[in-house]
Amino acid sequence: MKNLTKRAFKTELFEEFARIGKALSSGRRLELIELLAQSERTVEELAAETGMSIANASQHLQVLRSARLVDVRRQGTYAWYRLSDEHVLRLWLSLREVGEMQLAEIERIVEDFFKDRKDMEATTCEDLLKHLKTGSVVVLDVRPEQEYSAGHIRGARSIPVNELEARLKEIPKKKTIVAYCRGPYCVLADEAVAILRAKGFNALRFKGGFPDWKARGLPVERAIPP
Amino acid sequence: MKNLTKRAFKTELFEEFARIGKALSSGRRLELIELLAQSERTVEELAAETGMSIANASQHLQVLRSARLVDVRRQGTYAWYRLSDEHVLRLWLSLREVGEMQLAEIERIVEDFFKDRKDMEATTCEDLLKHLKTGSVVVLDVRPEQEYSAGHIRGARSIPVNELEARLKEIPKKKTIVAYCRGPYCVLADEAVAILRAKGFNALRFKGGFPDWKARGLPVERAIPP
DNA sequence: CTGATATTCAAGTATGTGTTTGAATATGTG
DNA sequence: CACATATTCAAACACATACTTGAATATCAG
Repeated sequence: MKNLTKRAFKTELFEEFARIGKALSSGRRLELIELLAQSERTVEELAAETGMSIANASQHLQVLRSARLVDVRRQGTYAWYRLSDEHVLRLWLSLREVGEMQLAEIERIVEDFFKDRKDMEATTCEDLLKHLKTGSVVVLDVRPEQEYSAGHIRGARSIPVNELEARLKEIPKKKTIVAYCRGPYCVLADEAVAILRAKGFNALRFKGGFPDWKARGLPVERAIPP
Repeated sequence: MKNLTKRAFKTELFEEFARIGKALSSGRRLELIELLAQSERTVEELAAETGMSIANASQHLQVLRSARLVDVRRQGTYAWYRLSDEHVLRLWLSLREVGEMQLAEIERIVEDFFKDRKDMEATTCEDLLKHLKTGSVVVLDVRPEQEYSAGHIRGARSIPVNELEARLKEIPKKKTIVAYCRGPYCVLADEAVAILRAKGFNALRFKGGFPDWKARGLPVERAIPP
């Protein structure tokens, strides 16, 4: 009898944990998590950025919500979704790391898509932190401004990549420029570096993204309090 | 066209990561991971410990294997399964942490089962490390010996809980005894502490288990090299 | 109140997953 | 070689999940 209840306990307990696994078992939902790791967003925005129908995005968000990975805040007719806890970001980064380490397919897919990245040097967290301290580089956040406002690397300037060409004069020609965006699978920083180099700047891409930086407990800043 | 391939890239990439999520989406598979976090095991052992049929356990192990979360080593007619990387352990601990933080149901299930735990003090990693350094406690690994051999807290002694009553004379009466087992959902250390206290020892349970200790990079030892 | 908008709900269909059962492999033993 | 054992495979079933469509809510502006 004790064994029976022990089995029931374990089954029930692990089935609960599996709710989180189930929430992570869809590529679409992982994409939503990756976006929400940048800043909170409405259903409409999330649907548009992931190419899903709104009803489908809403449904996926509710799966995430029932696993308590995301929270909603309602304002007027909008529902603003966000990750419910910083542990959720760590969980996603941890999953991403396992994927990068173990699944050869991921490396192949990424290399296929970013054909030019191989010969584009990138900076690590440690490097960047060191350079930031000495003030020897300019760090550029090239994500949309909303995401910058929601949180960015301390000391970084916001120039969204689509405004970059028009705002080149704000950038000092003599310093090294380090551009960052959402993370390793985001093209924004690559585009920014390409533009900057074409104009004669000495530009580098930061390997990670803002969420990676934040999850390591490195210094961040935000325009609007949470 | 660029947008189309960008969408295809993201869909494909996140679908790959979702393979790992899918592997984590079953309570049964999480239970297998929890067991494999202790030491490598055969299909038979895993099936017996989780109460699954052998065919079913084998099938779940193959799901884990195709997501590269576990590896097999074949020896004779036995297949020894183990976690394929230390990152997998971290991923599981990260998922566990999110569950414990976010899912109220988990707390309820655990409290229901461990009714007596409330009034049983437990030691944290930090405490235990401090005590280990000063030698003021005896640390007891009460898991089956095989798991102890595969790796244990440095300085711990192995006395499997089912041998404990017979081996009480090996334990100094005057020191505090800290017992640990597989983790917070394992009963072995609770049982050991109950036995020890009944015999007049001053005994405590360590809150985590060996995997938690190891994942924090704290000092470990192993009898048999990997 | 009416109309517009953002989101959610509900139903339906196609597809995928978990488990059991019994057979098939593959390795080691006498 | 024949046999025992550990594991895997294949088929069949019940059940769950993803996506689409169209309707239902809910909030705000006029």
